[in-house]
Amino acid sequence: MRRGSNQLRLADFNQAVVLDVLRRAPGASRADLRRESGLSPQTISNITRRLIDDGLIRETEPAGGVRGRPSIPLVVDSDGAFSVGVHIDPARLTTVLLDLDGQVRLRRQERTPQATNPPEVTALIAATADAMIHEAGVDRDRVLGLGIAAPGPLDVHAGVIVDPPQLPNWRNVNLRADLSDATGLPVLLDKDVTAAATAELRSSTAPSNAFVFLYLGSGVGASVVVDNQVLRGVTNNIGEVGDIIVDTDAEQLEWAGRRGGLAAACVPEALVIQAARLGLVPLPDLTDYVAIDDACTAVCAQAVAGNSGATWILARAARRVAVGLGVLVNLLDVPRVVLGGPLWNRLSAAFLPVLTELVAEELVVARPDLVVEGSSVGEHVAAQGAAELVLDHFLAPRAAALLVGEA
Amino acid sequence: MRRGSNQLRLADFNQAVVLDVLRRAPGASRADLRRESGLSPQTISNITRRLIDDGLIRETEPAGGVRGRPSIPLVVDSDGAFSVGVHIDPARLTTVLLDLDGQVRLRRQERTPQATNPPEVTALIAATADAMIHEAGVDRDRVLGLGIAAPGPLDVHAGVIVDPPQLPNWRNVNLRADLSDATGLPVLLDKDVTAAATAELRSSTAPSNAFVFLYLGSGVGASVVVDNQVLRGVTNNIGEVGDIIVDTDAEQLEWAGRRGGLAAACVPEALVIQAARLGLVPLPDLTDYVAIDDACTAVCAQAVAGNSGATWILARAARRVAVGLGVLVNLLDVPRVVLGGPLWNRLSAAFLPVLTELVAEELVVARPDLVVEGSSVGEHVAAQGAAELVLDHFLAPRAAALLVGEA
DNA sequence: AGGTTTAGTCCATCGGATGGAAAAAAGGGT
DNA sequence: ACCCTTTTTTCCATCCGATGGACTAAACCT
Repeated sequence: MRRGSNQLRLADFNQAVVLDVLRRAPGASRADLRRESGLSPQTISNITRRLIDDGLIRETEPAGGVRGRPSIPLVVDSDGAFSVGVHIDPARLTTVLLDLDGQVRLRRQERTPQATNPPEVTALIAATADAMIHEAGVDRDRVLGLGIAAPGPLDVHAGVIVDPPQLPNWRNVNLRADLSDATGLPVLLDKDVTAAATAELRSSTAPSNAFVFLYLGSGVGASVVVDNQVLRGVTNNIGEVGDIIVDTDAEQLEWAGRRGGLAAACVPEALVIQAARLGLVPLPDLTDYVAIDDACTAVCAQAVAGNSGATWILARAARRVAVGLGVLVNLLDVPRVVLGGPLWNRLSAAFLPVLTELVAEELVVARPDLVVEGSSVGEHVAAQGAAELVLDHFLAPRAAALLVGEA
Repeated sequence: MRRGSNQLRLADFNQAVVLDVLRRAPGASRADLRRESGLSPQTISNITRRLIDDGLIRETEPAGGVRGRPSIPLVVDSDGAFSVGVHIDPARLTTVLLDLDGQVRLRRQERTPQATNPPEVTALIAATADAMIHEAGVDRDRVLGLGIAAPGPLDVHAGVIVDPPQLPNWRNVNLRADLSDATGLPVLLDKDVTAAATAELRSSTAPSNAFVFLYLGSGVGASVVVDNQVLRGVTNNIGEVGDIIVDTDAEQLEWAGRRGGLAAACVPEALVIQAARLGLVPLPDLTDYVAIDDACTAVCAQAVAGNSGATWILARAARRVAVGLGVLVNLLDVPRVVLGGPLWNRLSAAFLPVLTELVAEELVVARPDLVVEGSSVGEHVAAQGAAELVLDHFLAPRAAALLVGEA
């Protein structure tokens, strides 16, 4: 259903554009905004006045040194708006408080309670969010909302976690309603990979506005950014890449995943099973994701320490992941691949030095500009992304926001 | 680079929205347009007056029968604009003349001259386009442009065919400049799969605005439609899916493609090699794509006639294609898969009855609404899509058109 | 001090969307 | 036959946001 647009939307959109430019380029002057946005000086003048009145941006001290009247640098008022982002990973629960400037004000991480009921975790999340808002001394009216990043499948429209394979107790949990009741904040639920890509898109200074984000956590997922937009798919469940075949000669693991699939190549569960076969670590309880995570940490540490078995496992994993990334780059025609997620900083030492070349070998269309890199955000990328999603939802220019009609 | 918008763009955009609605729903009244677009009656009145003055739409006879003033049905004036679409396939050269209503006025298909020089083919295309415009008695001023669908890799920005593996002589051919000089028309070059998806998007009445299009021709490619937009990728070379592994136990073919890859599973070359191994057809000259195409036609005919070897080959191909489609659906989260291209109507008898179920078995997230279907456009889908791309380029509402700034 | 350069604002205007009133064109009811 | 209702479409005045041009402001340069 294509809908038209009108002037009121236009004004909001342009205001969002200006704020967005300023979030990406702090200290830009009105003249810079004019150049960047293509709007007239007068329009910029009006919009910045409104934004200053709303407390979302402020002027800073002019710096001289150049001919002409010195420009007045504008910056996002970091106290202008906040959001809380939560990442529910089977092994770790991460919460961040983000300000409008994109800075993480506070961060907390704890182990995800295993084998408990969702209500307990919901209550824990709500309490944590409240405590962080209070601890940071933030005006509650300035908190735009609570973002939740969770593994799929989700029903984002309804705000429900449907049936994540790695969170066995979480079936049809109405997270949005529960958390909204508990905190009084608007709640946004989205997939972990979508959130991660959003955080990466925001914080990266790379010129490319298109990339594939490979999320490595207790599971593996991908998301796609094209033209500064994070693709979501029709039901917001984009990125199920675990079943992509990456090794035709892979061994069968005692594991539910597909033989030779990407998940079997790089998920902690699979890596730990492979390591246990070589006797590197004892096989942990495969229903305890914290135990799996710890065992995986041990294997990665062995590789760093020079253990040949562990090194071999990770080198093979890198080759397999490269095949999967090749599929994505070939299909989606993007020049950049970003890897991140809770598992990434344990794998990056083994992966990063070799991955660019391995992926390049997979490409059908040669791509000398190909970049494969680690996330610039870090381990808490999904939680930060969940918070970014909230800010973006209220503040970012979306073409859809230009169209008149429904909610 | 995010840019703002202004009122002039707004007017153009709304005009495009109205025309677009009318192209999808012929006979809609001004009141219908108001409901569909969300714009005010007055705005619709103004826009429709402009469109009528421009000869792009016209009023038809009101039909009574309901209370109230009868609405005046508006239809796209099929003589209001035209475009020519050309599909360069290694085996077939297809040209269509499309009117604004989306109807194919004329269509021609010939075998692609093998082992000739691009200048000859360019001259042939220009002559064909001219002849068709003349034959149809179309006012040349109403021809918006010439669209070319070609296999990748392309440099769409420059209008250059870079180095298609199946068109050995076509390296760095500046198709846009050559054809623009020869015909005096604006020329739009785009990838065959992108064009095909565009045609499908336009002609399909299905409610879903998101699907994956699997293009089966002399090669295999995919394109993705999300939210009524055809994804293009950063360099317009989206959809290289031939190397996706779809069978871990596939045999090695005497062929350049990847063992077990999607191309090896369903491309005419690979099918013919498989059939020749079983003695079903003599192995043709593998540099002559017309010969390969004919041999492939023979194999498909044998399957229809009940030959068990040919049937087995196509059934295996269907299973392999389903694995590839599963990868795409899992990754992109779309509820619909459309198959088309020059090869499709030879394969559909073997593929369609089984493909939906085979793909469903591949999905990580169950999707009861999954639809796998053949293109509603037919064999000339890429040529028609190339023509549609021209119409869309000049007439369709694109969010990007709302933004001020560069060309 | 005056010229130059760049930044930002004031004012009048323009273009486009809109709400309300009105006109138009039918059917339904008495 | 007449009036009322319903629905479509247009006219008019108005509103709102963007814009161009003139103007002010504040630096550096010579």
